[in-house]
Amino acid sequence: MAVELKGLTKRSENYSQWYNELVVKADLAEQSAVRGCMVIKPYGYAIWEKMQRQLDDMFKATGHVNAYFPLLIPKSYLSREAEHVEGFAKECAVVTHYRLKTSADGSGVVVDPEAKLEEELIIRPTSETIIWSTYKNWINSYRDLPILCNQWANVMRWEMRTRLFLRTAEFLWQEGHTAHATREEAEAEAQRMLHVYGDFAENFMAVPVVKGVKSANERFAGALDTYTIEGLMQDGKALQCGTSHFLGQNFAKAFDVKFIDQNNRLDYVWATSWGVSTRLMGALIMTHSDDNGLVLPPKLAPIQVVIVPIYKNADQLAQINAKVDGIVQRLRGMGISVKYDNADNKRPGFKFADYELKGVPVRLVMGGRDLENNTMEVMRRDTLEKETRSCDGIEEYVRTLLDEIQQNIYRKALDYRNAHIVKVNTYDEFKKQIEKGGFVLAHWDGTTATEERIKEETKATIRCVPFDADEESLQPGVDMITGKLSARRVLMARAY
RNA sequence: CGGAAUGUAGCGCAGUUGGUAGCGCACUACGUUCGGGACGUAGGGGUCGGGCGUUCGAGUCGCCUCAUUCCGACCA
Repeated sequence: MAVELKGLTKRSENYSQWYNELVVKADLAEQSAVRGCMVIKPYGYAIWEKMQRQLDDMFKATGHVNAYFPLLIPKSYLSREAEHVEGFAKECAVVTHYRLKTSADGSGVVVDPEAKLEEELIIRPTSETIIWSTYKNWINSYRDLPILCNQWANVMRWEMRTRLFLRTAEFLWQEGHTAHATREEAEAEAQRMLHVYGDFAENFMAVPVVKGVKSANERFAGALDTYTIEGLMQDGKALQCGTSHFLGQNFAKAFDVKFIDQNNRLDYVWATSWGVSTRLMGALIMTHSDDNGLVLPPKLAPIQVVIVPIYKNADQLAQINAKVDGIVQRLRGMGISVKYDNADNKRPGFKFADYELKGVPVRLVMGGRDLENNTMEVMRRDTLEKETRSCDGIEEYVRTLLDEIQQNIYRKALDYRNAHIVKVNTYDEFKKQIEKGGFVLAHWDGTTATEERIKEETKATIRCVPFDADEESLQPGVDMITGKLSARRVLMARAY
């Protein structure tokens, strides 16, 4: 039985249901009429925009520039790289015609059979193929390299089952596509961008992540190596938050992109690609939210401070308005985004609950009592603690409080994550631990066969081979199933 | 594509052995309220997913069909 708690179904009953309800009630997104697609509502989009801006700054700071490539990809492009087509073919939407006409009985429109395309067009599931067919024209010599492009775009993957933000048929993302003269430079680029993602997740989203490299089985279709950041959600499932791929010369060979190096030798170009998507919104929601709703990190909250007046009459409201106005101006002067909600069609209690649901980090309240005492009530969303403080210097206090909240929710998420990483040595232990959720560090013999068996029997997958590991995890051991030699422990979990 | 379920007001749902459709929220107006999701009064809103059949009569029974959701399968 579902328990209603402050308008939300209690988390413990069914996490998925709770998550969906939260996304809808907090006004972030909703299911659209088109199967598997999502409407991102203004409030949800405002958060995404803040993420975008921050990421974009970080890309620019690492020397990247933005560009835009077409939505539609000729079908033949997709089949150039064998593994790539294998990986994406099953989930592509295809454009076959370019015209509609009025139906014979006049009741609507039908596809005009006369307007069949010579070659079908694929709605991009990712842009490697169209971009590498373009890079071919841009590159002749080592002097044209590196190319460090990023694009903000939508892509479409016809998923069988979707979930708001986590897996939707159409989603928004950025995809970086770089071209390099040497293998070393491309590998370094792929790693560098993964660390940019890690930095963003931890310092802006306040989501702790494990950085590492994917197993062959979990690799991007067409890549030589896939690096990943893996987060742990509050229900104990892992979420892949972003990936960066070292593509080797695969795409250069498939699209015949060669350059002349400094020694006048012809060689194929080295490539990387990397992306994060609106799935990050899901990570944000599932990492910090509590039973009152969303908890947003101050650095990404569209509204960082909300001020609610409590008044008995118009006269009192006017006094509060006058008093609050200066505070609003000073906070904004500090670069803090403030909403003063003195709308009189909602009662204060409703506003409190609503802004908590939406994850606003700090709430200030001024009522009749405060007006007399020159005070305000300060509530912090992360701990829900309230205190009454003098209005004098409250702006400075709020600024430090926002920083403190940013750190606190990261620390809380990190403690949770660390408390849910365990080492196991036997398959029995492993099965038990996986049932409980969380990350498991175990020995693996490195074969895809063993990996597949684990997946089949426990639904757990190898999330990554972590870059950073403690001494014990780096010791060799034996595979928990086959008993074969294992160089080190790898990170496993059930995942979204 | 397999297994299960559900389609009734914007949303969530009830609707008895077949008798002509209702509740909560939301919405509109007015009033009283306002320090943790207010209350009263009045009001508006429906081809009961669609089609065919049984019947004097179908939201209810039968058949067909469409759609959605959940569980699997699929999924950097």
